[in-house]
Amino acid sequence: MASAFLKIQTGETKTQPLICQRPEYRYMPKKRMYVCPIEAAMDVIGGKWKPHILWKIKDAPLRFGAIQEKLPAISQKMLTRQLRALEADSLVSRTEYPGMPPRVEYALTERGQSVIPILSSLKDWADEELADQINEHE
Amino acid sequence: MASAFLKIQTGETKTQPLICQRPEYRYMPKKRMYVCPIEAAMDVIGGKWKPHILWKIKDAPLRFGAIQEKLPAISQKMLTRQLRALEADSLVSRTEYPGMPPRVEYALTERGQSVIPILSSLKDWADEELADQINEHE
DNA sequence: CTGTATCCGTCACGATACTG
DNA sequence: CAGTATCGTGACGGATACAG
Repeated sequence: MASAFLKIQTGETKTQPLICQRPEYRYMPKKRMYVCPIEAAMDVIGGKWKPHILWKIKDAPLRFGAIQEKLPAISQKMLTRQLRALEADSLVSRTEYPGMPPRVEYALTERGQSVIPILSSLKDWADEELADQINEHE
Repeated sequence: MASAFLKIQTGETKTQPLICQRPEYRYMPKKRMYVCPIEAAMDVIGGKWKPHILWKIKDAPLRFGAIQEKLPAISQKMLTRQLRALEADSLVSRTEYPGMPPRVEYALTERGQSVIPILSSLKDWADEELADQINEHE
């Protein structure tokens, strides 16, 4: 009973159908119900890459490749996976432009826009309180 | 070069001496320099337990056992470790009252107080945007 | 260009037993 | 009461190869 606290839905999800059916979704965590709102928020905007991605596309929509250029350290797999997760949580929208070569643009949704102020305050807090641990120009 | 992005200091820390020498610190991550302030903030207040702990002691100092009572799902080990980490980052203070049985109280520092508004806004955002995924009375 | 598939390592976290 | 020690597991993330 104890360990059911955080990960309520680890196996197959019956009550909560997947928002997106593309294969990459197999790899997505299926935690979708929380007892704590902060935990839910952390899951949606937390992790190693999501804040970066949101931050990069906050001013203008970007194509897959463009995001990757701005985030040199991310692997294709992780970029894809994080974008899918953000899409499933309705923080970013994905627009496919048919043709050859393919073009896909990612943009913040309204909900996505609404997290930017939170990230900003997080950034401000860190700049103020953790200045000694941050080296932005490296 | 790529993977040096996040974990800059994984091995021995030379420039940043550990704040606390107690043995549990062996198990603490030694990431102490960041290129991104949000990442620094996430590291300091993120994770599975830190927001919970901060939230529980935000109104009044609590003893180790009291925190554990309020967080039934956490193991002793994790509570100890997270408290050490928060202490090292100066978000909580640890006050030992000698005697038998031992008593230790944990309280928010000033820096700790300063993260509460951020957690609040995170909570408000989730309550608003992720209401369908949250079941607070369970 | 925008992904998918597969293999693999590391680390956060959990369970349990033990201690001053 | 407030920890420590030890072992185990799975999720997260990285590297590389392949595909429409």
